[in-house]
Amino acid sequence: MSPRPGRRSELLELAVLGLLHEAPMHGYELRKRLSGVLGTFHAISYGSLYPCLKDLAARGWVVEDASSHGSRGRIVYKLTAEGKEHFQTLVAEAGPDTWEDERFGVRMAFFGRTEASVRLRILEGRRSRLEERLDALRSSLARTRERLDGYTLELQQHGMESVEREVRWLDELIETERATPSGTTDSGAPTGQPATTTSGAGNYPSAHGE
Amino acid sequence: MSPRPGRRSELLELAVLGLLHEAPMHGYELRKRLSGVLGTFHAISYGSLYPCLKDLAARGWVVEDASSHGSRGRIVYKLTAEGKEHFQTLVAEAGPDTWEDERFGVRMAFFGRTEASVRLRILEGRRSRLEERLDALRSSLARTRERLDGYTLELQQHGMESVEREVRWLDELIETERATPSGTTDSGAPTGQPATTTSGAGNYPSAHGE
DNA sequence: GCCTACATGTAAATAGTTACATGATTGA
DNA sequence: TCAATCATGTAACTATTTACATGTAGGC
Repeated sequence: MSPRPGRRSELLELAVLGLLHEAPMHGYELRKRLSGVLGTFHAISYGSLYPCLKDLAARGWVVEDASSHGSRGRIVYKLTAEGKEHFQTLVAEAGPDTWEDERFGVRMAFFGRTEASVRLRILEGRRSRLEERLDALRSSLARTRERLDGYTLELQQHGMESVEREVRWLDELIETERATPSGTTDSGAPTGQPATTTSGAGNYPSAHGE
Repeated sequence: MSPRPGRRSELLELAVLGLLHEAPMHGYELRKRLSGVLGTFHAISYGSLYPCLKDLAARGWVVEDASSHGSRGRIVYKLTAEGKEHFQTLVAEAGPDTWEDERFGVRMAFFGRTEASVRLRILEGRRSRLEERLDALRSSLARTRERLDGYTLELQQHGMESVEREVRWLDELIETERATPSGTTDSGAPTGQPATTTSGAGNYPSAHGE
């Protein structure tokens, strides 16, 4: 089980498989959609995407869909049965960073194709990750409050409020999720809103990098 | 002016210079403080930090402060006059990514040592960057709303609300900044809060990566 | 006919982390 | 004395972007 030369970041892999779960697509289109699913306007480069697609194909998780590549030289990829399985494995597996902003965002973006029990686990994991963050933030603020100038204080406060808001948002989602034993969705995406309340406070990969 | 082998990311450089502006410090301590200043709990590794310090020293922006490295083998760095100047250049310079989350956060964290006019420019730059983001988000939502399942919708909505909140927060900060011709702060950190309103909606590098 | 957007790909450069090596100091 | 934490450093590896190279299709 050598580390394979082609192995790319598990996040990109997950995002690509997730998008192809909806519909077959070629690389160029995939890249555009990827920005929406990955953090805020983080556009992935072709230099990452194409090698990743080749790799996924080599492992049998996607195949070139010969029938649909009409006129242009484009290559339409579609998910295989093994690919679907692998996608389920990936969303469900919980490493130490699974609850970080971008990771969480991608997973939630594919909730429509995720089992109810896994969804709940992800929401709860995210929530407790944020609680940890709040604790750290609070104690750091308590320690340094004196020395801080107005701007820094404003910044810290703003950050904390955002996290608090996201926690409240998650609480609502979790509650709705628990109340609805709608269960083991797989292929059929639940078109109804999970939370009927429009309140929706909090924030998601709102702010992120570069 | 060859690209110099030691050149590290301008963001880390800025953060380090900014922290040393407050007080001389050694690498180990610097690393701990860096997490607060860089996005949410993004701890930088020593493998990045120490080479960066060496590089800054080689350029004369920091020096090893021989007098203060008491007992241990630790090396205390302090900012030189040229270092201070370079810091001012860095905070003031506006590249195409200057307004992205992490970049903005670091700059705002050092507002206490930034000229009033530069502060205003940064806040306004950030604000218009967020407006662009909102436009993109809104049109993307308008285009795809039909096809979206409840979860994705909730996620998008949540993200948008967060950005909107940050815009309102910035509006307040900008207004206060304009109202107060307090001006060209340099060394003395303004201990008073810039915005007396506790409202503080919006969010900052709230969510971030890994 | 030509320009723009579509579409795929690769090599080299760049950025950053991990794993390791080393040693000093403090407190139980 | 032993473990934990403090403290610095580097080589190898991983990930990812940039810059380039190449060609197609559709609109003006």
